[in-house]
Amino acid sequence: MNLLEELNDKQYEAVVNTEGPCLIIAGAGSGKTKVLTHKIAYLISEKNIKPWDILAITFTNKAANEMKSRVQNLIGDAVLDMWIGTFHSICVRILRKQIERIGFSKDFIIFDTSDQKTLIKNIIKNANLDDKIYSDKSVMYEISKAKNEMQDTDEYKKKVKGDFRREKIAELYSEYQKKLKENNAIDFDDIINFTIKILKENDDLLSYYGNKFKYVLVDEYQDTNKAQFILVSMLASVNKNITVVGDNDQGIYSFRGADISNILNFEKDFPGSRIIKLEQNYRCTQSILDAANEVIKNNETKYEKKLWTKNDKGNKPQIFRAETEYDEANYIVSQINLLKIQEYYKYKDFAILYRMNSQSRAIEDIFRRENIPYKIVGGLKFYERKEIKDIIAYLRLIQNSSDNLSLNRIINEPKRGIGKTSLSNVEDLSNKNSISMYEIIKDAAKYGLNRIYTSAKDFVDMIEELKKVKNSIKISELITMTLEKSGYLESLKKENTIEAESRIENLDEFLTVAMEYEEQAAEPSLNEFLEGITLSSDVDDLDDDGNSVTLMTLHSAKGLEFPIVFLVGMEEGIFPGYRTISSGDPNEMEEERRLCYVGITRAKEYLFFTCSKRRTIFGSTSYNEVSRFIKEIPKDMLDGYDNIENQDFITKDSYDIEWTYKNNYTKEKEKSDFIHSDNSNSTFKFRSAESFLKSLNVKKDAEDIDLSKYKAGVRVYHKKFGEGTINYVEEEGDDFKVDIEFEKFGHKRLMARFAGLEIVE
DNA sequence: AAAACGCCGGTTTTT
DNA sequence: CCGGCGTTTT
Repeated sequence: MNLLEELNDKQYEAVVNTEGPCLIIAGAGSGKTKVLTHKIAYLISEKNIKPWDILAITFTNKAANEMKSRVQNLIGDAVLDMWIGTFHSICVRILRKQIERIGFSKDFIIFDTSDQKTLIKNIIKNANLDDKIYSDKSVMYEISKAKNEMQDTDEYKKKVKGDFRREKIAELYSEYQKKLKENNAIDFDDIINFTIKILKENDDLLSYYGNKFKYVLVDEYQDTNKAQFILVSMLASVNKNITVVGDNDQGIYSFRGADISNILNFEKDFPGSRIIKLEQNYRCTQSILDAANEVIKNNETKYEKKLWTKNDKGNKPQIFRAETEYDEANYIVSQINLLKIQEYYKYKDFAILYRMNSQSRAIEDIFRRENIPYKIVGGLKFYERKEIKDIIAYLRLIQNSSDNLSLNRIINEPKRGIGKTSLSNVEDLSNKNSISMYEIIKDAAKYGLNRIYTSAKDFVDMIEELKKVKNSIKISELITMTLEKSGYLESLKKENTIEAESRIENLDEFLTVAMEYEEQAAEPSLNEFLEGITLSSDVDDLDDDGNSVTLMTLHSAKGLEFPIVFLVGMEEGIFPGYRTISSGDPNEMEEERRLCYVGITRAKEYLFFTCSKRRTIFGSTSYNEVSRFIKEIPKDMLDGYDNIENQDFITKDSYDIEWTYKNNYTKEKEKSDFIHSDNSNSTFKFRSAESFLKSLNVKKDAEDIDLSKYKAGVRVYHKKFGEGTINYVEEEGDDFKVDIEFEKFGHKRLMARFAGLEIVE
């Protein structure tokens, strides 16, 4: 059947060997998703395995969704009965059924990283410890590490005996778990660990799930941590049909607990396993692949592999060394424009990859000035915005009144005259009486809280009113009602600043998210909605529609591909980073090198390396050598190598540019923000919201729109600004600047290609 | 209780 | 340089 015909020999082998443990080492661009999806399809359609007996685990929602839709293309709706999801979503699914076995109630909530941080901070403060020695960051790291290594509070306590500092941290850890439980909450690590705990302590469940999952498949296996490894082993323990796919050369997440030895030890952990290497690359040109191989061969890897391709040789990767980071950005712009004109590439074909988010600044400045549309992945995220967190806190409190964290967040937001002192009283009373802070406030009179009595009563009345209606009205209605009754919206409106306006816009967007959810969900519920938000996040939906250059970190780029890639900041101290160099740890350096390998192999057709002689970062300027990773590629395999050693190389007015942007930054930014407002900024602002529902309306491909229809006097509709009338149209390059008088937002000038204007009949 | 000031720290990121 | 957070000021 054609399911197998499309596969090369190795891929075929990986697909049809369904029985027993199987490790697939899949090089970059070698078709690993294809193998996974075809294997699932093969199991169902050829081996007659029931979809609900198959478990497929990924790391991101994006990967899970992609896998789902690709399997669906192969075998249709049977995929809906499968267990496909992230580690976390699959465990939550199990926990929602079984968590009572470890004494939590089924409507537990999930604390995200920032909730976690807030809670830990409180605990450190209450314990009267020096927060220099016990910083929230280090304590959080220590606790998470313990959880990653599957040590519960008792085991951790035993382990650190004799180490004064960590003994204290053990106390904090216990207190932290206690508080979580009081809030009926679990954190991300608990999601995995509690699932394991339940399986360990309940033979009936271990045997139920173990027997249920006849086939287990795990994607990105090099990114698993110890807990995830144990979970997978348990779920596959009965049938032993486990397929894992990964690439040890792409392990770039050890800093968050990923343990590359999981993939290296697979044969030991799962005796009798079969190992298949996918080495044919379908993505990159030969020249790009050569460069990647040259870099990665400097690592000592256990699974030697050498990627090859039948693709054309292509152009040599280019290297360019600029004077400053602004010059570097100018070079990028010139190359983008050149390729656009000469080879008809579109903006969306380009990606700029950097080591640190802060590197995007200079590039953004120049892109704005040069009118290059762009979108940024990462950085500020939608759900991390204050106003979004606030409305979520309201909803959480309505859903679960024992959520003290949320109460703390919004009780005085907007200002209700319930300040620090009163709140800490409430907190003490809550601890003393072992009831939630909300209950205390509800009975303010009984506890002698006369000072805040009136405002507390108003607050409680409002929440109670919302609780009453929450199941009978739509979530979007609940949100609107909450924003009104709480006075939140009103206080924002009163502020009357641009910032407040943008907050209101974001809240509107949040409302849209809720409405989309209602339409999409089988049985919409507030709890499911909130859970979806916590478990969803960013990078998930880098849609290839729209038309802008993508800017992101190398980490975010994993799993993606672009026709043209710029790897910027190829400098000692930037990439590899200063910390890695000064640590002297060869393992860390190898991870940086893997990151470089990941970056190079994102490029399909053109690859540019850029670096700068001089760079201002965190306010001070440093002079950097060219990255060692560049030097690992033989000179004759790169174009422009001469430039990087020519110290006299001077580009046009680099000082001028630097000066201009340092001094006029704000002005420039404001000016260009509105020209790009519909393009760069809004995409970036709302990306996460889109990712959560991933069903948002597809934008028109801006490059194919008919610009001639915009004329003076024509009525148009803009997504954000509403309806307006065109005053005049001005030609600018290959685009038109349209001057519009909007009814609600006044006078704006927008670039026609990017504005997404619709003609109003 | 809320605004203003001043210091520190600062890869990478999913869920 | 820039944001977060704790402290001081009004």
